[in-house]
Amino acid sequence: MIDTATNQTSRSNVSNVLRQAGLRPTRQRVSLAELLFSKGDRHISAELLHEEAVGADVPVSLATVYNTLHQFTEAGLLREVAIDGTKTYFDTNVSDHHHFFIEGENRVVDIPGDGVGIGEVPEAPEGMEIVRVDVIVRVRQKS
Amino acid sequence: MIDTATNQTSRSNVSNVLRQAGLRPTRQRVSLAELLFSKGDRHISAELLHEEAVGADVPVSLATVYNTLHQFTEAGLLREVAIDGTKTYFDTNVSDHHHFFIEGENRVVDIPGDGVGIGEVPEAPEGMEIVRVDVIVRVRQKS
DNA sequence: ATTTGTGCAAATCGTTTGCATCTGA
DNA sequence: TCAGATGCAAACGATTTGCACAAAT
Repeated sequence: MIDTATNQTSRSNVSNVLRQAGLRPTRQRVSLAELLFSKGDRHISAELLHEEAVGADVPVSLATVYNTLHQFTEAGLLREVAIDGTKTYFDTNVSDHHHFFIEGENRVVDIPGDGVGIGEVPEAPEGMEIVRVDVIVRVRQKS
Repeated sequence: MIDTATNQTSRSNVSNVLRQAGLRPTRQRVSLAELLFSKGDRHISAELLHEEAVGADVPVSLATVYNTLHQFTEAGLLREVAIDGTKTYFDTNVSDHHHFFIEGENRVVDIPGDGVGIGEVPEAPEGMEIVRVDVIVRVRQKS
């Protein structure tokens, strides 16, 4: 895995994506992108991604993780999920979908399939346009 | 307005509500409750309420504002609206409804009437039950 | 060579907490 | 009286920022 040659293909794919997003494919960005996008859909906090990176022999500073997450978000590679309170989650699934938030565990999960549709999207107020509709279904362990 | 006699009625109404909620009607709580509930539906942050109180000759500490907002929330007098990570908003409208979030202005507005219905509420995952469904329609100034 | 990114530590912001002091019943 | 409430300042956790150094084109 650490062998550069065997990683050639995967790394250069990532590199191209970054380049197309106008971001220099630096070591850190490439590694973080691989962590983010090689495991299916994820909802991850900066802190957690940082730990993962460090654990994977990719020592990155937390500041860089934050920078990178925001840059990826601007580039449309990630979506910020504002759920609640303290932590910010980044969603690797950029398509139109909604979320369960598991209270107590503080976990975010995609709502599968087309589980929800908003019946009628309301009119935006005077002179406003809708940017996005977020639906968060808060769930808890059944008692 | 500062005359105690003329405020008798309004203040004692608030007092009773607080008492019924199991909260001592202290000076600060009564005053904050009046600020909160005498102007129709509001979406207010702790900081803003604090400024308002101080401006209205009700010097309260910020810590007490936080305490009070949380106590009111537990008592069902307020609802916490999680929009955006950083700030927490408290909604004086406790009934079932959803919100516009005005980006750029960072303002929260109730969605009027029955503007939205969630088409189909999705099944909660295995062993989970739905606590609440939040719909946030993010809007911005039309360009 | 120039531009852009990175790491560190300090700074910031909203919120919470510990504790001594006050207050309402 | 005395449990419960308040105020202050210090503590906190997540995120951001400033700046010297390093890496990418």
